[in-house]
Amino acid sequence: MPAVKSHTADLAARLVDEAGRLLAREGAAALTLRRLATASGTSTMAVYTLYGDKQGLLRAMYAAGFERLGAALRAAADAHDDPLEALIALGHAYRDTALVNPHLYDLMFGAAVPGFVPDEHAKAVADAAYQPLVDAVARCLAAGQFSGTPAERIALYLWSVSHGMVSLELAGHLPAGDPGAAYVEAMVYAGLPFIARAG
Amino acid sequence: MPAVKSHTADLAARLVDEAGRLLAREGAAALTLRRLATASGTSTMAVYTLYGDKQGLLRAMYAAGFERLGAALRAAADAHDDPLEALIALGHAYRDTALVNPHLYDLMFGAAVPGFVPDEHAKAVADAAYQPLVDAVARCLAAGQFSGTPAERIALYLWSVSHGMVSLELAGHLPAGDPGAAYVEAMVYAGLPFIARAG
DNA sequence: AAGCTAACTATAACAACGTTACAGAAGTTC
DNA sequence: GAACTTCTGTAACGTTGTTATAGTTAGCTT
Repeated sequence: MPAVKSHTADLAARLVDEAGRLLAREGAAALTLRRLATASGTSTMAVYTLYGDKQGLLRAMYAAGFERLGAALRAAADAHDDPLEALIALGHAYRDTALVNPHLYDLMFGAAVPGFVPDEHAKAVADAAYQPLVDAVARCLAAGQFSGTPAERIALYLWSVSHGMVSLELAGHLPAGDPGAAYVEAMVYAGLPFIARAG
Repeated sequence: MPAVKSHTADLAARLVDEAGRLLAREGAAALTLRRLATASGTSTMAVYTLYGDKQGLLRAMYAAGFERLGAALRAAADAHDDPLEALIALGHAYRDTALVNPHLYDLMFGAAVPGFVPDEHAKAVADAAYQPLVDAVARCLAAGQFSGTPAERIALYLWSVSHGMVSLELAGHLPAGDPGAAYVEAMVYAGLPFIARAG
């Protein structure tokens, strides 16, 4: 069999892309190296030469997921001039991104794959994705909306509420027939002003 | 080898117990049927006769985890007369329970094991565990602490904040050196009064 | 009370997984 | 043009969940 040089950076990107599609459509149990290899038109060795092992591929998927999340958040925030509206839009964008690929969301936050642990670089990417939220809160503070609490703390609170709400929705713990979007919005609205007052 | 009847209800309980210990100590990757069987002094078939398959065992662990969580919440709430203090105690108890066995928490909320999906019975147990929180909020409402928002909605909000915060802490997204307990408490304090005002 | 039937348990085999060793082909260098 | 290095696909290994098989025990029937 020929051995034409095919394990390039292009294939590396296509592997992560195809793995994400596989994960989205059939879940973590279907994400096997053999299936990924045949779907990508290569052999299982490609994962080993390009990512070391399956964990390396998962780390790349983890980082890609957070980069996509960060981009979505940034786009949502930039679409609104009013800082409070931007904050609400961030909540919606966060939920939408999670719901588009729940299994990827599980990989990013839960332990979707047994032995998986993100390395420091991956975690740094994750925390960078969360930055647009801090910026939006800072804009609110600059506009005099709230005061007395540092932006990082308010942003962390908002992240907790959004993540908690989305997680419960994905796990099926939200009351039936009650759209999660309304919850997220209500909670963001509800918690924000007081946080500022609480200090 | 003798086939003395040993797959009794007692063994069923011991299997879940041992599986929980294995999950807590070494994570989901170490929870294999062979290891569980030898650790429990039986064969892998015990799981199949008693629980159908591995999924059945996981469902039992899921239900047991939520029952334990519900008991811990109830105990925490009952330990305080003041309804607001009971609410704070609930937040701490929730976090403590999650941190004692993070992998079990992942199984309960994330997708710690690839193909796992809880059945309706298991989900009912989960929602029952959440009832002490609703009760505590209702006591606060009865005491005139808040008004204008149904207890279920406030409780759901508190659950979201607590779960979100604990999840972020477990995933390593909380600022270093900042104990999660303080966060949970601050957030519960911060969000509660306003929720009532927001309606 | 003895024998038959049905249920239950352990061993062994099977397909599939992640991973590693092996071997052969393409590209590089003198 | 030949030797060498690098890289890719195939095959094998150990382990997983699961299933088939075979042997043993308990309980009912007569």
